[in-house]
Amino acid sequence: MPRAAKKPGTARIRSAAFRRIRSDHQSELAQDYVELIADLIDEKGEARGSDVALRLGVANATVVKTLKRLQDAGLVTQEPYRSIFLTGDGWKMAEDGRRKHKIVETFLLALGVSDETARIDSEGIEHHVSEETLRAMARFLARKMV
Amino acid sequence: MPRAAKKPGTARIRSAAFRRIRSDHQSELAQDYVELIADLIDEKGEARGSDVALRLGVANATVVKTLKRLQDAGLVTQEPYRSIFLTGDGWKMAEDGRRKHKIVETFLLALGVSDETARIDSEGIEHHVSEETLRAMARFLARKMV
DNA sequence: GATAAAGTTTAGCATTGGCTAAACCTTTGG
DNA sequence: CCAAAGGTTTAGCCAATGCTAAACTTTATC
Repeated sequence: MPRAAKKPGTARIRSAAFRRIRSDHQSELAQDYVELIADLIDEKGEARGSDVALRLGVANATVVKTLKRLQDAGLVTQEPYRSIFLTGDGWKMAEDGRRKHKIVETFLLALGVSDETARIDSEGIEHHVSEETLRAMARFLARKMV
Repeated sequence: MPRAAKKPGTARIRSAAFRRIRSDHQSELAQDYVELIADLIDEKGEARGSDVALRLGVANATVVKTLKRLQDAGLVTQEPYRSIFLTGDGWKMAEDGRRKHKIVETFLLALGVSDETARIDSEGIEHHVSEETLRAMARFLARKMV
């Protein structure tokens, strides 16, 4: 089989996208956790590990382990057998997640997607939209509102 | 601290979204691989492990290991030191990925996002859009074209 | 066609994110 | 105020995805 000529440069650029996806995945979980913890605190006054586990659909033990990492990362604080708190950085991350989430979800609804789908898809998409795309979505919403 | 009343039902439904995201992640990598392999075959006539590694921005060894899993999953065939082929299922998956990718990317461009961003974001988003959202995007494009 | 260069695979390790079962605290009822 | 019930954490397992360094093939060169 003939080996086609290399196109250097393209590959490097392309791989950047995949690289970003991989690093996104890293922070994605963290973002989901802090966002959920923030929601729980706002809704019920406190966030307990088991609530997080329930909403995430994951075992308690998994939450414990992950929270330990998030604590090391300086996003949450927690003492054994007590409920979970967010640090300043944790709140910042949660707010950012909520902001993106809201834009994406509202955008999908405006696009004519059902509530259910908007909720589910926005959960997945929120971690993969750049600020530029968010701005474009916001622009679309603003235009539509007029 | 007062324990707020439980709202059963909501949590179960919510967790479905996260569950889907987790299972999406499983197939995401597979989809990226087969899509890339399909592209390489179309572009250069063959797909070699090292090209995949280069484009994905990952070590050769990682690709070898992953391809083994994809082979077990019946998506690709391969012999040592030879290039990679897609099975029928592999092609099907690749085509499906390309289809979604194209819709999302075109949609983002139509939304006024730059080429660069459309390319990068669509790579991340394509795995998280439901068929319903894809239909909505296609509808938007059709409307816009008129 | 032997040997050096280039490319590919194997070996072995680390981290993340899941799980279950067992051990451990807290809370509550009597 | 103590024992049982209930919630939380630890221990120990697994699979996926990444890496580097070493071993092995293939290809190219002379």
